[in-house]
Amino acid sequence: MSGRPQRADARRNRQRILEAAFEAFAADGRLAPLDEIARRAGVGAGTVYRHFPTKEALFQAVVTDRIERIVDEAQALVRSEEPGEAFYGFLMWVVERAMFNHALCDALAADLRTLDAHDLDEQFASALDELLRRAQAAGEVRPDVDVHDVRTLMVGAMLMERRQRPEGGPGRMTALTCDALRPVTKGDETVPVERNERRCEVCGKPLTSAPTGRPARFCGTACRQKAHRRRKTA
Amino acid sequence: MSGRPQRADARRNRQRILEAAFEAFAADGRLAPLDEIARRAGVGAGTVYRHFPTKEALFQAVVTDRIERIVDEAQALVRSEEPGEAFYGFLMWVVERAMFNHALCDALAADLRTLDAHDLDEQFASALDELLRRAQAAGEVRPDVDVHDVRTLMVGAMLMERRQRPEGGPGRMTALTCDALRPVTKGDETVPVERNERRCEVCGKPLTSAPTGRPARFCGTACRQKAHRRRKTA
Amino acid sequence: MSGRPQRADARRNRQRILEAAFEAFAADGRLAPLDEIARRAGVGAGTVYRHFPTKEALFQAVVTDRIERIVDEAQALVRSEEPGEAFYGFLMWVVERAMFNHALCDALAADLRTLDAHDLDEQFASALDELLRRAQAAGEVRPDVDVHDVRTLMVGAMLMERRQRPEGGPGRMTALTCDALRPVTKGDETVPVERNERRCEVCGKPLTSAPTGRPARFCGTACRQKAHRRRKTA
Amino acid sequence: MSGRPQRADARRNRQRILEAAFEAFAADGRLAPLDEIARRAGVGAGTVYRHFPTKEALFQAVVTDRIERIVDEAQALVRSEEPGEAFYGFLMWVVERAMFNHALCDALAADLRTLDAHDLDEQFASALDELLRRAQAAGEVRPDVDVHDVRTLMVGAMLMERRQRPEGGPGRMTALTCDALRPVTKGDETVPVERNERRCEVCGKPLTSAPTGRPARFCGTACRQKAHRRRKTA
DNA sequence: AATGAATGAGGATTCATTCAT
DNA sequence: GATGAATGAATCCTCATTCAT
Repeated sequence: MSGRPQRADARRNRQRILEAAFEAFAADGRLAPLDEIARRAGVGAGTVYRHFPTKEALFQAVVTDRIERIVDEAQALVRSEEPGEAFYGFLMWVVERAMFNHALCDALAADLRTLDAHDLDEQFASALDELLRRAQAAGEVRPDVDVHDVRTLMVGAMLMERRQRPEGGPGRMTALTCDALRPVTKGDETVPVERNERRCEVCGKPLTSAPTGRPARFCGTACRQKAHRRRKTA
Repeated sequence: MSGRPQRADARRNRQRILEAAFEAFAADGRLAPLDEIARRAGVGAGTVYRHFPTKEALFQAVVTDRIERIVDEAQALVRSEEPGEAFYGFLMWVVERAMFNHALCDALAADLRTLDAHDLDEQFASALDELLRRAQAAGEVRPDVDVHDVRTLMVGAMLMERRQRPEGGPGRMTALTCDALRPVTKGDETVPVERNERRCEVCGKPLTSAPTGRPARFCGTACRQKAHRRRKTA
Repeated sequence: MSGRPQRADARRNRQRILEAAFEAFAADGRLAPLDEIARRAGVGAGTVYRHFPTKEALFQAVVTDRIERIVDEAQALVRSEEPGEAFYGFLMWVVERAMFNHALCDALAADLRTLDAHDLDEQFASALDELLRRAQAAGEVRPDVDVHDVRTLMVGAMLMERRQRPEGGPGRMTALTCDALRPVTKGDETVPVERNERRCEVCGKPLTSAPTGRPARFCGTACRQKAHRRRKTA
Repeated sequence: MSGRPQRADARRNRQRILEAAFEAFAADGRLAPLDEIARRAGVGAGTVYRHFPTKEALFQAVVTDRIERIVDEAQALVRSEEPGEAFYGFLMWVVERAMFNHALCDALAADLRTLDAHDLDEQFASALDELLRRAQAAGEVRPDVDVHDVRTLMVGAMLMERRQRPEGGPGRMTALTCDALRPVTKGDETVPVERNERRCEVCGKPLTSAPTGRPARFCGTACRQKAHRRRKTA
């Protein structure tokens, strides 16, 4: 297989290409022109193609590299003795890595499904799942969320942080997101009631879930009609 | 002033262009080719340029139009007698509008800053602020978030919903996001403690905020060093 | 659908593109660079793409146009009262059209299968078949060839003429090819014996066809061994 | 002089390059990428250039090698006691060699003119000429063809066989081509009339050749006009 | 006013050839 | 001598914008 190049200059070039690509993709995602990456790396376009068969392959190499580090961190934290701290700390750390990195955001948002790195995706999901379960068992995370929810919230937090640019300080949106995951307590007891029960799409009131049939979307006729009227105008 | 065109056929064309552009931009965002929009509208590309000086102007016209409707809704809800319902309902309604609309997501995410519609941005912010304040006054929303936070959370919810595609049912991520906004109660009292106080970026523990100086990022030397080590490896 | 452009300048450009493409493809086949065609036509590359969605489509348009004329000619000749003259005349005429036209050679050689013009292929085959059958019925063409043989011989004649460039006069190789198709006469009778019966691949002697089994390739053991030895050295 | 390389490994490399190039060029002709050849030979691209100054030189080396074997065979057959068998057998053998070899077809088709191997071309022509003359003397080949005709027919046969791919059995087009070369007999006598005398380009009738001046192309005014009309429409 | 044709600057990719290691 | 890395011109195709009709 191709593997890493043997010659020193080639290794150096490969590294410079990866760095240039990292910056370019971080700034502009997949839209970054390959020629520009080559220029920044100080090589010809052909050299980029010697190291990576397509632009997409380069993109994935860059992103996979970062994600591998993230998976490593997650796997290390699984053994933490403070599951809540490990879980929330991990979320914040990941968001910090990704929030100004367009490419990493895209990749994590895509569930890594678009990457050929299927194993990596599973490793990531599996490590995150472990972190989540342990934090839930410790009562630090509400029990009604699963790993998929968490991944999505993580992505959302990144994107929100990115939007936040200068103001508000980094991490504020992530902190808010974490709050959505904390369990509800009443007095000193954890309240088993799920906070994110289905709610009326119009007024947001909790819906009494019917045991059978199609799940309700509205709390009553009034809201259903309101929604219908809105739909026509919007 | 440019104003609206006078002739009936011109007005009709303008309308058809806006509709075609709405669909195209909703599906593909700014990437939708202008020729395709013209084709769908049944006009020539030149006609699009007669009505809108650049593709970007057309894009803005489309999203501005949608956002105007959203502002109208917000302004209407301000007069609601149930502030919490109005606030959360509005959030869910906006997300529902935008979650499958690439263009609208982008526009709302951009804070309308990229739009030339400065007035509109202020109107939107102002109406949302009013909704927020009333809901906070009614104890339905935690007091430590501002309108900017809410806008960002709203955008995050859209993007998360979009990512969620088939599973999980629509609205789940929005519901979780709303949970992040609900006040914390202890017994029957609302707890004044802010949940999203600054937390350690490593372990997530609350930080005792120093009254002056640069805000702390870590809970102590241990975490600061941990962060430093991570930075070098990641 | 696209059809022909309506505006005079567009029609003119389309025509100029087709002419430039005709010349370029005739000279270099599909290898002719599209930019060069555009330059020769005095238009930008984009204009070529306005008229033809891909380079291949342009190629096919050029070639299909020529082949349509050829099919017309064949269909006209089917009604000739001198079947032999019509058949051989057609062959020579086609070869003359194609012999210096790389593109047309390729297209005819490919059996038009590579063209999307499936109908055209059938029309061509069908008209040629009719010409052939009538010439065979008139005793002007040996009875043991079919339309597929004729197409191949036609292609071969083109390619041979192309090779012949200056010397020998145009048409000589085609005339020889036609000779391969003429019936053998003995005295005044047409000899029913097929001339292209299977022959030994080594010495060319006619093979006595065994009534069953796999057809023989050699006239005897000597030739089979000779072939075997050759195979090893070549 | 360049000569052959001296070191054993260099000689071995040269051989492996030639073999890899043979296969690649046979399959794809000159289009085969040089890097691919180097890879198949298990050497670097630079090594190829050490042995052959350009890709074209490598191409010529490969085909020259094959053609040398063909010349050897021809020279051996000149001494055959059955001139007809030798001649036709040689044709078939050459075609069999070349019909699935893109490179060899091209090279033979090019009259070896494009090769720098001028001597080789003359040797080939000379040996083939000898075979032809002997076969003609034995009455096995019509007397009105020369060595140049035969070379061209040989090339045509290759190209036709290539086109024929699965159907018709290998050798059919070659057999037909050979038929074009066989003499015409009337009763038991060979008819001196040349079959491929110049014929009218329109109707295919034999032309009475004028003893002087430019050779006629048509049998009469009618056909000349028909040709003229065709030229305008085609 | 509308049309849709034309433009031409990019952008991804390939490959013969050169040259530092 | 060998290697294989680097080069960069060439090629196909897209699309925002302009402009003749």
